Amino acid sequence: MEYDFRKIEQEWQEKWKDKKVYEVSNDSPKLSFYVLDMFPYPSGAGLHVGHPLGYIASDIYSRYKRLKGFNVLHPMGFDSFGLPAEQYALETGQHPAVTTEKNIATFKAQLDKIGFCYDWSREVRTSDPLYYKWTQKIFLDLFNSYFCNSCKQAKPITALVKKYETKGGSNFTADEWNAYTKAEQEEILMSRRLAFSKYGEVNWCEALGTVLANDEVVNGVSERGGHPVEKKKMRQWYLRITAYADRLLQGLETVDFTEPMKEMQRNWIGRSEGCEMEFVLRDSELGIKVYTTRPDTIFGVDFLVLAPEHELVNQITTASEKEKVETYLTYVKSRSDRERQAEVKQITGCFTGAYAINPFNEKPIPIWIAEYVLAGYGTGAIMAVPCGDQRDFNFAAHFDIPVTNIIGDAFNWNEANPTKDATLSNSDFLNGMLMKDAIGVAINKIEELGIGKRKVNYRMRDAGFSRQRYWGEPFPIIWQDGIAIPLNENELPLELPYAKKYRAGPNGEGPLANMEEWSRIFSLEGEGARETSTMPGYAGSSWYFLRYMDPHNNETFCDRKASDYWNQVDVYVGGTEHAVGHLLYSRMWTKVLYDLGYISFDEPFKKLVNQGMITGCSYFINLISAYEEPIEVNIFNNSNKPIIRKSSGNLLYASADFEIPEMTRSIIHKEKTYFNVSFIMKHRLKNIQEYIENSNLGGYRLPKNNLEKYLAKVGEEYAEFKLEDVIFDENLRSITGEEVLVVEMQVEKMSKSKHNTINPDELCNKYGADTFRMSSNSKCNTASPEGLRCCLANKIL
RNA sequence: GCCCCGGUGGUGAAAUUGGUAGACACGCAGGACUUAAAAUCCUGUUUGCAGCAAUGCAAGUAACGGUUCAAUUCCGUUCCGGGGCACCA
Repeated sequence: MEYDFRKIEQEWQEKWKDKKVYEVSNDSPKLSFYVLDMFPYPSGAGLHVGHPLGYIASDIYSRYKRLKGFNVLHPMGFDSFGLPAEQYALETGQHPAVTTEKNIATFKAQLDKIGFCYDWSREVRTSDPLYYKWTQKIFLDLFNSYFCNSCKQAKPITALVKKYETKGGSNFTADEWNAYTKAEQEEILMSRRLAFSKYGEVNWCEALGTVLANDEVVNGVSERGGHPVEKKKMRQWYLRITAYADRLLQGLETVDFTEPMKEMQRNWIGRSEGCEMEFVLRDSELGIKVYTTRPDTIFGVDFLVLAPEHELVNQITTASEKEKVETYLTYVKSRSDRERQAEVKQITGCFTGAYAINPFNEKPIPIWIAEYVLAGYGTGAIMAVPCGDQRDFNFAAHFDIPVTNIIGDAFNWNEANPTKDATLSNSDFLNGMLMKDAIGVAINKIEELGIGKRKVNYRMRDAGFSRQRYWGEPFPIIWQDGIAIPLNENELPLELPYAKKYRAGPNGEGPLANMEEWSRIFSLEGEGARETSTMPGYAGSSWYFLRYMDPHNNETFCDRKASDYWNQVDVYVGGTEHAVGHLLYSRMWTKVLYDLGYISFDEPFKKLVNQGMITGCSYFINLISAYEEPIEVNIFNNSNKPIIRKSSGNLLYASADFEIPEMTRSIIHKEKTYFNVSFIMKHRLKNIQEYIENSNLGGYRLPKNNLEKYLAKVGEEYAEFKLEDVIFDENLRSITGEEVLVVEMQVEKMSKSKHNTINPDELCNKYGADTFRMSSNSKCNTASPEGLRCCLANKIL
């Protein structure tokens, strides 16, 4: 008897739908249980096999808990705002709303085919005005709140205003406050709001006239077109996540995440204790603030280093060094933060000509600028102690800066020794002390002399919250005379206006700036303009787990009764790639909503399960010059996988494992054993969709159409792959003598942008959902469905 | 560069207070059944060497070193792969 999975599965899936078996109620005597998957971004490529990997596990768990008698909330939705839809719109002219709608329909059909037990009546979409109305509302709550430093929680900004009006603030009296202009008051308030605006840097590409995501910048130039990219200062919105740094750390103790996951979050927050102190310049009144965790090394300071962007660089640079500094600043402007920190072997820097005075021994200290010091961390300036810090040591060695030894024999003059256990020498009042004991002594002295103070520092920065894009939530903000005025709640949702074009606005502004009829506002108070940037992808995803609890509520984002009943997400399933982004943001939002009294818990996810990284195979075409050494072809006897390896250790393609497309292989070895491999290849190659794009990896990402064309040309005599007149024979040697073309496979994160997605539909169609679900249990393993299908067929029939 | 994770047969993988490495399954090979095929069942399947054979010996968990009676497991160094590094989601 045939195992007709199509009929069986269709029959049951329809039954489930008709009887609404998966709809759950908020009003149940049963205990609640909340199982959540990270919702997908509905990309044009459709669901790929990576998605169901986690979804299947959580689906099984939901069914299990349901059978155990729990009322189980197991919803699904779509993170439907985002950059890819906008880029697609730029290329094809199709409106993101249209393509998003279409993609979601595809996703839902695919998910249903696999037979998940979602309660679709609770579906959320972040791009739905009825959803983002509440994203905007929560933004307004953030805007209208400040972090109270004494009670360590969010409070309404009105309370702060009241305090300023009656008692004044730290730098001003109540009378002074009341005498300030509206603009001056707003500026002070802006420095306290949880959602606030200030100037920040973006990747600006002059040639494209647009701001680019880090993703779109490769090696300092734009991914498309290879145009130069530089930093540009623009007014941006931020979330004051740093205010919550300590609570985000403490909260980790109360949740069930894996230890590495917690560790990543701790490292990201990067709490350190130390002190901030000021070095006064030798020939001026100016002072430079540095942050250090090692004030015990104060007598070993041989130079100061400022970030090139430091505000004092221009003022302190001496006339004689001006030109060199300018040149260096130009160089740094083209470098990303990552590059600046990554390339340790290449030491760069520039002397400013200025000297600071060590407050303890009056010694003049040269002031340098260097790209390894970042403006965003600490004070953007460091005191360099070559004998205790390797990077400082390398810098001193490279520029011939004399080194002071303060740790005696513990320093060997060949490399720095970062110990805290050495005994200090050459250190005046700290002489003879262990370094770790001296830290506190030094800080006390610094505070006593009034040149600095104890300080806790965080590596984490406030989170950038505006994007110069179209396809995102508009800010419910109107700018009037430089003051940000929030909309009233009853004016929400502020709908995203329908755009016909998606080009960037003037001066790096978002596309909305092109729509004057929308952005210009006339009111009783005068003329104003809407904020034209939009919110980032993580805005909608920071609170979506709450909306599932009460998805149709028009009065509030989630009724308190509903959130009390469902409470925290009991099990949250998703990949580790969200360890520090989405997870930290949603944890912060939850804490704010808790502080403001909307919900009763301050951690969103009780338990987090990582389903493992999703990877796929990317195929590249590589051109290998004939002048390089020949390639060895090893075909293992028992293996389906021929390994092609360049015999040379040449850097460019050294020891890469190449996988040959099926047809080539079947010519090299016409054996039955390759049948199964052919299947794998077929599925993978089918989903490589786009045209050759020149990547900077020395290869070409391989498009489906072209590849099939190449494969079609494979003849009996030799395999001919044509690209730019290169011909490739069966031994993978060039027959024109010029270059050799090889298809290379690399394992990468599975993502649409890498053209390496696998579509689960094909697997479902071929083998049926139950087979697919079983095979996905462990990992995406396209070799095994055939066997599993047989196994199921036997069990069911 | 920094933070986190991983590396075990042809394949997916098991194996935790450190105790027989490769369970279970796929694939493959051989056999049974069949006119034949599919399905099913049985046997074998880490590698090398020796043996007609049962079997025996040796090596083996990325590499090297260490701790230990004993290491896939703990420690150190290195190599390789993956994820993240703040505007991809």
